[in-house]
Amino acid sequence: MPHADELPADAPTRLAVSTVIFALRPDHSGRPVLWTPLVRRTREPQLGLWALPGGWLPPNEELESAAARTLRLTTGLAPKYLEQLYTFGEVDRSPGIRVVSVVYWALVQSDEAARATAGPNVRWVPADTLPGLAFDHNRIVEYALWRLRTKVEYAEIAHAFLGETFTLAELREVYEAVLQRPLDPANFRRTMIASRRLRETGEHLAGAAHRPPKLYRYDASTLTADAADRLIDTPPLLRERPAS
Amino acid sequence: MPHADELPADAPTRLAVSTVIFALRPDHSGRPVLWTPLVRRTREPQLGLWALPGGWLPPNEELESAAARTLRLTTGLAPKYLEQLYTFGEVDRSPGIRVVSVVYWALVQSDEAARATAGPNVRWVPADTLPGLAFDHNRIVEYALWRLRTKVEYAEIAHAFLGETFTLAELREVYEAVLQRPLDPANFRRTMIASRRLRETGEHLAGAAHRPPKLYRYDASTLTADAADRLIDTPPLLRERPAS
DNA sequence: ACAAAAGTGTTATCAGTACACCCATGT
DNA sequence: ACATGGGTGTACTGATAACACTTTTGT
Repeated sequence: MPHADELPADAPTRLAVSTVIFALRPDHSGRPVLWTPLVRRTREPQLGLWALPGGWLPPNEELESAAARTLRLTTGLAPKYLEQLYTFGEVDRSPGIRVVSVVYWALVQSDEAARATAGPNVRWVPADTLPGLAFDHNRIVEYALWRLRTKVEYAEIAHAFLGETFTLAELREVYEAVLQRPLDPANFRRTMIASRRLRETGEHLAGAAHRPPKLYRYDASTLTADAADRLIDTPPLLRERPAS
Repeated sequence: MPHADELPADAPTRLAVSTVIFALRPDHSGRPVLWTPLVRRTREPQLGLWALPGGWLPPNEELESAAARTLRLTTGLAPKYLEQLYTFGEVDRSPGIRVVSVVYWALVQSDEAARATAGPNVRWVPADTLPGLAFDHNRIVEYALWRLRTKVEYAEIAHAFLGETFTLAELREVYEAVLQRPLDPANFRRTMIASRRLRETGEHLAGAAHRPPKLYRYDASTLTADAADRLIDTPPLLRERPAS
């Protein structure tokens, strides 16, 4: 890492933080699909276009904290899952000035998404059929979608869309919505149970018709160290570790 | 993405690019293990400590290009594989000033690593037993190692350590060095052939004792769409597909 | 009673693994 | 000829996919 005394006097490159947010909401047919909130740009350039929530990085704020703060301010949402996605820095991605954006991706619970403010400057759109966004944001969302779909299978991602407790059918619907294909309920059940990531609550979901399903809770503590290494893709970065 | 007219007048956060470089070199017993080149800091802070090659991001240079350039200038190496790793931005990771580092990781061929300059300010060390590095660079290398080891199995990473043509034994040695465990030669051969990523050159490696092995070349064009899917990432669990 | 979803059992298939064995060449 | 690494055959194992089947509830 270099240091300040090696710098030219001015540094016209700007550092921003943005976030791609995903939530599950029912589409017109009632089945859950991925939606993402966008905010309308209120300044030049690209005034009026829809864009990802974000902002400049304050000098004294952590990257992840800046991501969480800006998405809360603009959309009112509090993410249940937040992870760095990629850093986009092409010289010409913003007209007139060099902007490097550290982009995060976030998952929010469905019910929170339903409550969320959707004023004139916030708009939810299906993640698979986006309108034309500002800057290179279409490309960014597409990359985030790809990451979500390749990662949902081995991390504790799916349950970030759900509440504290959930049924196996609800969990399966999350997987089906993310992966965009049906899954065998019988096999899905066994795979999930075998993963040891779920704990029974003892409760059953009441109120609906038919046989009441068991309610489960997510529980990472039952993982063996070996299984955790392979199942959870949490980079060692984000785990507590002795100083090296 | 915000824009310049929303900025405070000065922006004391600095943007740097660094690279973790891996190459295979024989250890004292002759078996290949991972090595990484370090450069000595010639300025404060942390003057004299070993650090990752890197530098400030020039306003008109692409991120990846800056990574390739700085590692070439400091170590003389030209990477065969270069990919963004992560962006490190903790407020206190550099004393005195906020530095956000976009870190890349690179693989170079073994023979190039052997040729490489190793002057008084460049030093190669085994990647698994690093000395104390400047800033948070130990943590960065550990993360890069983790990424390499989890990714080598499904991407065209291994052949980046080798020349244009190579034997299956050489390719297997790369995997063994990266994964740090022996692999069954028979099964390794079949797995690689089945992947359709290798093409026979028709040549054989001469000169060595014993039966001359076939020489192969890496060939991504022979991948089926299905195999490409799996190369990218896909762990099992939900590979169910409607029978096609 | 019955429809529908929850939940269980069973089998075929396939990828990964272990390891016995044959092949081709330089010495 | 023979030692050695190159290369092939084959059987075992465990995870997954497909789907028939039983259970439990609300209506």
